[in-house]
Amino acid sequence: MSKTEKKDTKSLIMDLAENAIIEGGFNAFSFRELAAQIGIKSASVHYHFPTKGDLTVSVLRRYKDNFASELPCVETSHASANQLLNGFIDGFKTKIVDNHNMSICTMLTTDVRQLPDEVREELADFYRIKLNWLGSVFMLETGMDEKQAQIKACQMLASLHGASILVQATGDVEKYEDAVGYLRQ
Amino acid sequence: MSKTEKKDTKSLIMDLAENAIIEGGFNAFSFRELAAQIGIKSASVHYHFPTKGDLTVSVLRRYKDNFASELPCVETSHASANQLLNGFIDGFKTKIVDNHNMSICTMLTTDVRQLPDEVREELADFYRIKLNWLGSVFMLETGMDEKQAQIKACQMLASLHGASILVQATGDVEKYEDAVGYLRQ
DNA sequence: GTCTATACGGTGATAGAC
DNA sequence: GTCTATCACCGTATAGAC
Repeated sequence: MSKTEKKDTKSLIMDLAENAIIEGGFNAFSFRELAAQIGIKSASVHYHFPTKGDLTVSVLRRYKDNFASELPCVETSHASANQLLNGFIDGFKTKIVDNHNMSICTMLTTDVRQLPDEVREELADFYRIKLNWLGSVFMLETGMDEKQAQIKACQMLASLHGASILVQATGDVEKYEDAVGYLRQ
Repeated sequence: MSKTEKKDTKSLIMDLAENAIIEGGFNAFSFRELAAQIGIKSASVHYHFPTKGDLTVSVLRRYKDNFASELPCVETSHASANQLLNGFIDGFKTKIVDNHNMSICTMLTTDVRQLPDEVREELADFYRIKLNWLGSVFMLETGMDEKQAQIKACQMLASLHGASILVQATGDVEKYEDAVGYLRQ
């Protein structure tokens, strides 16, 4: 939340769209629904975002930039590699799994065939950022080379996303820790 | 494929629906589309499956039963635990990832909030079957107890599903092996 | 910026004829 | 089993007034 409670319509639309995407993916929101939640008409939403693709790109980019800016800087932070990794695992649980949600990336990935190209590129870039950050953490203290670090990053990111799938499908939150516990140190 | 090439309409509908769900999830197919692919009208599809939920349940149940029947019996098969596990990892790659698809379970899991109750239960049961099978394999040769085996099963299943997400989002098939290679022995 | 009005097509589902 | 016809929506998107 920003200091001032008041939000302009554009941000409000993005907030609601973000929520809807997280809960149901690309097909789970409509301009009409978003408009109704704010108390305006769908035509007004189109004024701010001409197409659904435009809106989705904006939402995803904002989310990604915000995500990236909240990641501790690997070089300057005084945290150990293990602290950084555990923090990443915990963050995924607190922000996503505990809210009975899946990551916005997972949600959009299963809709990949229906996404406009720009959204697909934005999405791929988001994964790249996560993998690069994790990779740089893995290289931090160990003598790991870049290739090895990227493999570890893939392994970890896959585990987290897959764990959230198990939780969502079974309704059993404990499966998250079952699935990713081996990553903690 | 069955011996005889001819299929009744009902099976044909299920085949096409299965394909559509795998490619786009619960919202990616309509009775009209399915009907058009067969050369009948949507009302005729409703004759075989009254609602979309009915059709999806049928498809998922058939898929699950077929999947279960193709799993090697842990007790009677002469394969080692490692052979069984590697076979599971390879099967996921060949049948799903190499076809640029995601598992039908992953696709439906991200649609969970929009699914009729019966579909959701069928889906949860599918995961249970996979986890139980993997668990029983883990108990096969090691001295692992049931709780430990279930944890390993969760870990492995999460890795496979998560790996397929990475592949789908980045378009890079090699990420599958990067993410799950650690499971092989 | 937001509105009204509207175009145009897709959607799940049903009634009743053949 | 399959059809025609139809219902009551919901979807994205646009033109033009205020």
